Amino acid sequence: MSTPTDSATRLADTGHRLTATRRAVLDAIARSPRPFTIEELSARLPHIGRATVFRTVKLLSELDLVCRLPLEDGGVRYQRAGSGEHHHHLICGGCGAVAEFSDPALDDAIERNAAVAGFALDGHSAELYGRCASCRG
Amino acid sequence: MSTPTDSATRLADTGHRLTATRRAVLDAIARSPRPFTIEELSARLPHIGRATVFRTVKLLSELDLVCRLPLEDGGVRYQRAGSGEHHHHLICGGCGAVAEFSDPALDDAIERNAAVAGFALDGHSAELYGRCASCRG
DNA sequence: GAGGTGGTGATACCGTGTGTCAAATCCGCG
DNA sequence: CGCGGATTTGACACACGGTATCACCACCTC
Repeated sequence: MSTPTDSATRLADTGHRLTATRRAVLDAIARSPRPFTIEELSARLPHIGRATVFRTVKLLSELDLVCRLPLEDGGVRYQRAGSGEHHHHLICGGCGAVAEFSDPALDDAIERNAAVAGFALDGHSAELYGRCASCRG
Repeated sequence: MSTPTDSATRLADTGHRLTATRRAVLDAIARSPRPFTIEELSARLPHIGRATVFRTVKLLSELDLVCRLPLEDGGVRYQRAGSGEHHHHLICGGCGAVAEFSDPALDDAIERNAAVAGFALDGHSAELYGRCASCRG
């Protein structure tokens, strides 16, 4: 799980400044037990502008420190990245919990289909929607 | 490939009315050689309200007559469904072309991962982004 | 401490889409 | 044909997620 310290290092290593504002955003994210919206995050950081929160989260997601989660209903939430590795998400429509997984078979299938169609793949998205174990029943 | 006639039948069969307005939207969609945005479609139907175009396209996508295509840059386009079957999309970032494919191996991988995580799956999205054969080079 | 780079805040704005509500249309029935 | 209830439509306002602009500020280097 990435910590604020890891994130700080990562920012510095990629030529970005670790400002007080960014530290505050990182802390707020670290303290989020569940996936959050920008509005929620912004509400917890009243002295920081909304645009800055958007910019910071965007930056963090480009650095793979934060994952963007497109929800089934069209909404969007964000979550601290559990690992720097490539992965996909299982999103529970009941409680909003998110499980990460990675599966070479899935990635293979994606690459194979791109190749068959003659596409040079440069990215993909794959989100799974359902109900987690504790929300079923 | 679904035709306006198929669509008409499909609408009627699902208890919806085939009004002149809907016919006009269906025709406009049928005449779109490429994926279109609602704004583009709406511009070609000046006598039809924007909200109605949204509503009609939403209805058609619920009936699987039209596919919604989330783009890599966050935009959205729509396209006539090539088949009623479950499928995924390969979207070319160069020319905007869209190829459909379906692959049981991919769907199996998705189901397997949901099962492993104890999720009851009720839907998923999978979009592949890249460059088509003629846009590479 | 001067100057350049990068970061921030305020604000306006855009794109995609929904809610509301009155008016128009549609369709079956007598 | 005309009536009446259900659907659909248009206009408009609004919500949400996100970006553009731009002046100002902070930090780093010399």
